[in-house]
Amino acid sequence: MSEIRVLLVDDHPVVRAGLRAMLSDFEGIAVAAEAADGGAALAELSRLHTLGEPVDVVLMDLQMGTGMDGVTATGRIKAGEAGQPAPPVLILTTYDSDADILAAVEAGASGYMLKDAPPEQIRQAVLSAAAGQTALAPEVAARLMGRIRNPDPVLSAREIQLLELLATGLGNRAIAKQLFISEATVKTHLVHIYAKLGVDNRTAAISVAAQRRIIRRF
Amino acid sequence: MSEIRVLLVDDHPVVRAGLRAMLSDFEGIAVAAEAADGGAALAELSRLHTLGEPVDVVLMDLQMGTGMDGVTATGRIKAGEAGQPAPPVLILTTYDSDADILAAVEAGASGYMLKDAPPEQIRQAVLSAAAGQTALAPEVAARLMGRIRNPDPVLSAREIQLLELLATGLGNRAIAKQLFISEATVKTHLVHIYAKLGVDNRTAAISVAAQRRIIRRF
DNA sequence: CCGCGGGTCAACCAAAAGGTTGATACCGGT
DNA sequence: ACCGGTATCAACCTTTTGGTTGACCCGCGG
Repeated sequence: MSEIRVLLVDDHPVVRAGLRAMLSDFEGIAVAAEAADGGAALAELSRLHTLGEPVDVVLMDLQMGTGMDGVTATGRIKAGEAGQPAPPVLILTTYDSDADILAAVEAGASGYMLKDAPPEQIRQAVLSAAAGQTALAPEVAARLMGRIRNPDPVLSAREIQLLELLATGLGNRAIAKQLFISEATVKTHLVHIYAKLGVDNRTAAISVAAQRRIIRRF
Repeated sequence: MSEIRVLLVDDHPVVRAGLRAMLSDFEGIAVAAEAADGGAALAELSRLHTLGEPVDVVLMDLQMGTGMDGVTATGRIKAGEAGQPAPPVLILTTYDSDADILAAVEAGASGYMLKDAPPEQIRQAVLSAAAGQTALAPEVAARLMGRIRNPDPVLSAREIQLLELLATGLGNRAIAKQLFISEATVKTHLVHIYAKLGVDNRTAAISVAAQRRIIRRF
């Protein structure tokens, strides 16, 4: 059986070098190419596809300094933009926020690993992905389990909308005007938001919401 | 002349592998040891010191998942905890917020590089550090330059420190306790911060500070 | 030596935010 | 038809924040 051909997608040269070194130490895995962002990854995949040397697994980071981010790239790869059949995409990133995980899975990722994982875990994940199976880091799996058992407070769309205005630094009055509701209503929503996030003031709400990626921050 | 002996400190196996592979490709640089957090780094330095094989440069990440963070570790290394003379510490991290840079410099770091830097830049930085010179990434240098010649939003170190606590959602009283100052002083600082950032409340201050990278964003 | 800026603190007042209770209305599911 | 969740609003009160003034100490540079 031939080697598993991997495409590395990460904006950090250091990380690419690390993965290259790590993967080439493993039997049966070879790094076919590298890309520094989502756009380059799509181009690389197309190029290798037309050359008749398709990759078997894409190892993709999520946050890319500049250029197309990992979720978008994953979606476009799975949509077949870089040739059919679309290779499995294995996410390898630093953070394990709910929003990131869910976004990646929705985009069609077949696995989600963390960069602080031991090499052996990464190797297993690549093999699983190549075999068409899903691979989740234990931390990620645990988090998803926790979500099911203990569904954390789900903010309504309206509440998230409020939270976003909150994060821009607007006061209650300004938020009320923006949303065409009364200040009283804004305060009611805020009380609910604080309760769901387990905080008791607006700045802490922003902090928690940003960390859980309920609101996003460039 | 003998090789420059480097200690790698990073909690990600992938990054350590990358740096090891990258540095060992360079003439005159050798990886003496690795550590996954600040505490392990101190222990490693002491061990090598007593073995009579001191390291010449410490390559240190700032944010460590668990264990001692990079700033603390740098401070303790420079304090001579791991043997005299303390080796130069070169920070190699992902973010370039003012807060991180200032904290690292104050702790005694002799350089600040970003992980997305090209290999050659990292090599130069290691050589500079080993030679006792400082080494700043161009982005970081530019930022510091801007701070000097631009009188625009020049926040003092103390103000930035406050801003960071602010962003975690603490109230004035809690901030005061954290910093061992009175609530009155906190309020005074906040007034100055608002004036400098051109805002009039704490949430807007956080928003602006995050956008201008005065504080780190999550 | 004197001024200037940073850091510290106090007292005071006004405005905003936080917390509670209670009410109306709509929608979807049992 | 009833119940639970969401969204809306009001009145009331307490706590926190914001804004101002004035003060003291310290270190640095002209």
